[in-house]
Amino acid sequence: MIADLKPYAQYKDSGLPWLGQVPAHWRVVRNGSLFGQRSQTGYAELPILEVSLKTGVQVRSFGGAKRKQVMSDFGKYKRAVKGYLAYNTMRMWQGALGICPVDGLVSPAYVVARPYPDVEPQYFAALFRTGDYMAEIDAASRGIVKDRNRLYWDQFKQMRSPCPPPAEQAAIVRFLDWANGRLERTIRAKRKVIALLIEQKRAVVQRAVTCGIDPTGRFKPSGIPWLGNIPSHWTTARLKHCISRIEQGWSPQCDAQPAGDNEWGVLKVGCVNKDMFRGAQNKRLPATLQPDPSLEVADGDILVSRANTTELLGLAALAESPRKKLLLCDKLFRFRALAACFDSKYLVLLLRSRPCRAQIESSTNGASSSMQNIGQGVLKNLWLAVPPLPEQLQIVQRIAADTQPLTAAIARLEREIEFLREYGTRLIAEVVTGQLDVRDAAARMPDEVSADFAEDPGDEREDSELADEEAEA
DNA sequence: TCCCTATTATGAGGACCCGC
DNA sequence: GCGGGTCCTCATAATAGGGA
Repeated sequence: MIADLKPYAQYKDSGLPWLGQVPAHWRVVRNGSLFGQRSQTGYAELPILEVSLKTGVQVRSFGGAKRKQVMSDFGKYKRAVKGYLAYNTMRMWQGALGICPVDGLVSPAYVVARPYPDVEPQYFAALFRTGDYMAEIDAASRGIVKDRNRLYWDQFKQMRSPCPPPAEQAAIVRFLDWANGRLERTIRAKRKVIALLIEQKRAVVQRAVTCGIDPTGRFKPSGIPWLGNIPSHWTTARLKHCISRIEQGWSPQCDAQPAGDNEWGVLKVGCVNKDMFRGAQNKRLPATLQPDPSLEVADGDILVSRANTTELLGLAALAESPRKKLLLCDKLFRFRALAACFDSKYLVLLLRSRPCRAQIESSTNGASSSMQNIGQGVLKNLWLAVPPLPEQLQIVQRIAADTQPLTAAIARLEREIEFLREYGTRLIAEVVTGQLDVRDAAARMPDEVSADFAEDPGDEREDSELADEEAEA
């Protein structure tokens, strides 16, 4: 249905440089003729609403540990009636606006506007959040620095907007609800498939590093409870017997910007992440400080983050061809695999596998809820299953071969999601500015179309079906 | 009362520092 | 050298208060 959309038959100049041409039967009007400002106070019993960049207007939740800053005197809060437009004057240039889902109260710093008769507020909310309109809002906002830019009502009411006939506004809202719902369902289905593929990759690695490449071979008890059975020709060893000395780096006060070519930089913990090694995560070492060349990160170094949030704590990565002149920071452990025991790539895969991660995560320290630590002892005393070296190389190759299609599929799906998001943004902009005529499409839509049908349990079933189709593809 | 600027609260992430 | 705690930055979403 979306592919069938066509431009309108006739256009005229809108008189607005950012808008260009609009359908010949649309008007271009000032916002002051669409909305009237409302500043009603003294309704302390109503729920508090918040205006978010991401979610628009919603009832503020006071649950959980999240901070909720609230003025002590609700009497100053403004009443916002269901269906009214509310925007955050300080963030309007970023799209902080929405239509009130229920009667409530908003901060005195917000603007509340009542739509006049024959104005469909959802149409204008979509229009105000398009990139071109937000640029106009930015230009009309005032403040000492960009981050303090505010859009006052006097400026807002002078701004001009395209205005389709009322029935057409409703048709556009109806169409966008339907189109956004389809896009979101498709994206959810793709995200489910990505999660399955990631799980499948983990399973491939875990199977390989615990069972080897011959699952029909003979097994023996490893003697280590969490390790279970291992192939009968494998041995076990603590990590400290298989690696060089563990080193920690240096944390000088660095410049804010990354190091340039031929400058010394300090490699930060962010270099080790879920995507393995990101050598670009560095800060410039001030010229007044003397680098210790022995701390330079070299090809083949195994890096482990010793302090981070739980998800990234203890993650290992292999420094492969890092740029020159990068010093190790003090939140990274560094060691090298002893050539007689482990292939470096195999050891990193092993340390990132679920059983090892579970052992590391169960040994974390740290009082801070967001920052956890592990000591060298945790790593040194980690028990590992050790296959013969030739088999390690075979396992690395097998894992690479088995996970390559999964990695490629994940990358493809992520690209598709990005494309769908861009497509959705472009579609909204083209529809609300009259570049595409959706009247016929809206008239042919099923009756049950609703903006919040994402919550419909029936959708879950459709999501699963879509996800199954994706997975099969 | 409105306009405008300054300041605050909170979580996440992580850089930096210090005691043992 | 090592381990772990503190504090900083950033993003977001406001509130506070002075002056016209």
